[in-house]
Amino acid sequence: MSQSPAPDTLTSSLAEPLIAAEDGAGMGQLSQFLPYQLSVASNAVSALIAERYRKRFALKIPEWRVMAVLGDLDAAAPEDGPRPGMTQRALTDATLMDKVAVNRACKVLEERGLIARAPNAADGRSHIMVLSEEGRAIHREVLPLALATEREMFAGFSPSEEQRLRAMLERLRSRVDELAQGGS
Amino acid sequence: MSQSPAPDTLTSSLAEPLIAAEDGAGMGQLSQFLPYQLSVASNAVSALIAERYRKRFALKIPEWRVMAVLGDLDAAAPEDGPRPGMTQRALTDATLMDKVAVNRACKVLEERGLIARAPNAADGRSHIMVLSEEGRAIHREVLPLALATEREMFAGFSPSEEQRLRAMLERLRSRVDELAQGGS
DNA sequence: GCCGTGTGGTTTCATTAGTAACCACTTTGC
DNA sequence: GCAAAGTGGTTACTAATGAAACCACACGGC
Repeated sequence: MSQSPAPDTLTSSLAEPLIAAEDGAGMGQLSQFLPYQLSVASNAVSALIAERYRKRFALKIPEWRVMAVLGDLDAAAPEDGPRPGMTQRALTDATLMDKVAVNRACKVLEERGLIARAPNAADGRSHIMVLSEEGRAIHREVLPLALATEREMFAGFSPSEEQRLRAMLERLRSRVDELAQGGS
Repeated sequence: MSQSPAPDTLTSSLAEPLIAAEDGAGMGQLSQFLPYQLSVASNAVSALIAERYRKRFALKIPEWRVMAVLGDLDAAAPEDGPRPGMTQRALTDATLMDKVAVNRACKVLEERGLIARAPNAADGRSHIMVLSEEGRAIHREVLPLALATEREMFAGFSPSEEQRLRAMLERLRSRVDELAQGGS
């Protein structure tokens, strides 16, 4: 469990309080605390993904999430019809992100020309965000990267394990949401 | 609500580019993207825990992690001997946090009198962080809260499920670490 | 119509987290 | 012993996140 890390020369009768605690592996309770494990795993995953998006497309995660939702919507629409889009409000719902985060993401995406804002005839307060042609192109490129990364990460998981993991995360999330508002 | 998203030269009679995308539930690919699910679940869990620690003890998560490690160490030591402790360096290893984060956490903990810094005879650059009596008392209170919260969150999970989840998270993390440095 | 209230969006501000520079001390090679 | 290089810790700076204030328009009642 622990060894004395000090190649110390001191060996007085009285105790020196020092301890090893080598990393991650076998120590203490913290590493067995599930919220901790979850956080560590999630951070690692996010960091890797962020890295890749950034290197290839200069996209941050919030930006990519917006692209993902819009691109998904776009792909679902008939190729010859008008391009579909959605308001920032709808995007916040779809991504579970803060409305400020969505706004910022849209802003930079617009500046980069990946999305355009069309006026919303139905509500003058909002606009409709639509992927530009370039945005669609990037989405077509970035989506496979995302999926490939996902596959890489879960290379060691059987499909059923992966499915179980998804289900557990979903259950966990809804349970925690419950607790967060006072439910037991 | 009818409006073409296309830039200026739109017009005509066209379908409306609108949008449903109600929240979380059934939409698109994003919600099936595992890194996303992981991030959402982890954020929810962390938020709930942070809430509770903050309300009860005015501790933030990094601070609590330090307390947890030190407290764990302390509890493992014989009750009558000298109190054990560890350097900030060891704490960064044990918590997987940044050394700056550890330093900040230690600083506020010291200011609050929950830990003390003892000189390190073996290395003049560092000190040894040890829980104060009050720190030990808080740890004795906060640890049960942490464990209770964990149990609440996983109320719907069978022990074997919980175990499987832990194992998967651990596997995932090490796999991602691998990928992060270039391994395939 | 004209108000009061509500909501989408934006800006501003305070917190937080992470990076890079820095100092003090230690360790290693000569 | 002394210079060079490395490491623990700290500080300063910069980017990211979230909350609150705010504006413009929408909707309901009158």
